[in-house]
Amino acid sequence: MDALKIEDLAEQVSKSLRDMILTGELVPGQKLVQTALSERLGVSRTPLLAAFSKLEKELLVELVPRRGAFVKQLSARELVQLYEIRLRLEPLGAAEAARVAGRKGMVDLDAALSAQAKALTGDDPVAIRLADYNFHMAIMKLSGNAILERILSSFSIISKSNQSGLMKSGNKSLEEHTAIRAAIIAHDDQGAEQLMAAHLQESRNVAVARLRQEEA
Amino acid sequence: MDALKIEDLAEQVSKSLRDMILTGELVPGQKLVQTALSERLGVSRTPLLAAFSKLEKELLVELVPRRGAFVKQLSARELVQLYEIRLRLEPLGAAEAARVAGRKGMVDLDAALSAQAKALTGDDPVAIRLADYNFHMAIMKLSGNAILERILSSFSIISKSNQSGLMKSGNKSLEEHTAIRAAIIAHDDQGAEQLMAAHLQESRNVAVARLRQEEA
DNA sequence: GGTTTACTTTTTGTATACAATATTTTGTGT
DNA sequence: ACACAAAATATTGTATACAAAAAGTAAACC
Repeated sequence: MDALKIEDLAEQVSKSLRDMILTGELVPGQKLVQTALSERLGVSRTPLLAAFSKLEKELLVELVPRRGAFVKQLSARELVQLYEIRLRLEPLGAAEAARVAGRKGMVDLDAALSAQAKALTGDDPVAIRLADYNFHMAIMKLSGNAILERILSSFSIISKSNQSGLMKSGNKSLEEHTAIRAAIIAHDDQGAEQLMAAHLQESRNVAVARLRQEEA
Repeated sequence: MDALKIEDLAEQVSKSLRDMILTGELVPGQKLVQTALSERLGVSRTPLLAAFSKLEKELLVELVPRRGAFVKQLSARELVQLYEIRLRLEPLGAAEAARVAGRKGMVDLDAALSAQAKALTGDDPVAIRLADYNFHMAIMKLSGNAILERILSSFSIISKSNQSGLMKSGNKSLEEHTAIRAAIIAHDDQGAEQLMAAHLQESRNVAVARLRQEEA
């Protein structure tokens, strides 16, 4: 069985840190002191260092030589750039998902969607963000493009961009997600692509507006 | 001065390994034995491990727990997926480059172009591939979208995809590059975007054909 | 002869130790 | 009291050491 693959500590640590960053337990700009973290996670500094290297590539951590590791703070400009990229890649994923969608994958997608609906009944912003992230990633997974999935997940692009308060109202998001799901089920690749693009475009515009404001 | 930043060993090692892989010195599938490599590069295994972690994120290395590190072999399917992604991201970069192109950036672009012309007079495939890579990356850099530049370079997407013999004839490539450059200079963002898309589309088609053939 | 099993060697994964560099604190002079 | 310098402390980067797992090898068995 391939699914039950053993994870090395570096990967586990990497996951823990990613969670801590995405849930806001570790805040942007914060220094990641090796000794403190290794003690907290119960591992030595060696796997921690490997994890830092991974997370640096994911734009979650910034590695400054001889100064240490810091939780990366995305600038308004970078946020816009991130959205430009999402705007190109996620519609591609949605279209591919619509082409190949079968019974199997839909289960995960539907699960993600109902989880989002449930999260919206509560008021935990972290849970809401996570639900949104899971829905988007479920589509990318469905697309069958492993590299696409990896770029988007690996860079934590989705979570990170939402973290900055750019996420639209939960109910509107849910509506749009529902529409995207419908297009995918109907194998309407162009529809899925366009709906996804529209879904992201608004957030991008907010990001751009914020950048303008900051520049002024 | 920020430009003269000190690089830690992990980053240097990472660079060396990347070069070795992209030049073909280390071939896909080959196992990367830690002791041998650390001795060869004159460093201990610690920075080597960090470098492996980085390169894994770049799709250049595959890390199998308890088995070691291997030079990643891209499947025909992954190659197509890579092209789908390039096809979305590089036209974006070309369009943005055309919008912001100024005198400063053009120098680098022109340098990359003449370097390519020069490389084509020789018959070193590695040099030709590198020149192609440099031209594409010069545009991404010109675009000002640092994240885009980072995704494309970091994943070594361009080199890797060309490595598989999908690169079109050198002269045709040079012609198309020249046209793209012209569009960028003219601030013709739509033109640049379309030319870049067309430039990549052909290679993608070859990749798709190869996948079909392999499947049959 | 080929296959399994036990043993040896290699290689990985992790922890720890140590030197070099930053940071903080303390002290001194103005 | 403030600014600056010097020592003390903390933290990083790297090497090395050691245990656990995998790979390789040789011997015994069918």
